[in-house]
Amino acid sequence: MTTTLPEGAEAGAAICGVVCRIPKGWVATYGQVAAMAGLPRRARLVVYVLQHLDPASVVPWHRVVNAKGEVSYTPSRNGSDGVQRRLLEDEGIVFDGRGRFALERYRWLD
DNA sequence: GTTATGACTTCAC
DNA sequence: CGTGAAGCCATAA
Repeated sequence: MTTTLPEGAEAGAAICGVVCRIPKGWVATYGQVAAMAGLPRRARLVVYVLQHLDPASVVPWHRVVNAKGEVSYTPSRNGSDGVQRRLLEDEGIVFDGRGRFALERYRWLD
């Protein structure tokens, strides 16, 4: 059938699976998740999936950060402001004075 | 069909 | 180590 559905249907499942595998207290970058999901160069697809995640999805999306070792979460979505950082801190991640953390220290190694 | 945008990545300076 | 530019791919208009 002609899938009028978004291309991310299959990718979304893979991405979800990978993100769900991130251990507590660890983080992964978008590119890393994408690569583990079998989607190299598709970091933006990961972004899209996480942004459009089902409210019923129990995915630790907050453990996914950018390559700079900094939490993202667009300021455009004010209302959820600072939630991600709070969740990561709650998992034992310590941020430095600029809202960043030691990525090399918390990066999830599969 | 094209154009613009985005929770990104990576290299070059 | 900060900034800029190019690359990448899917959605929205």
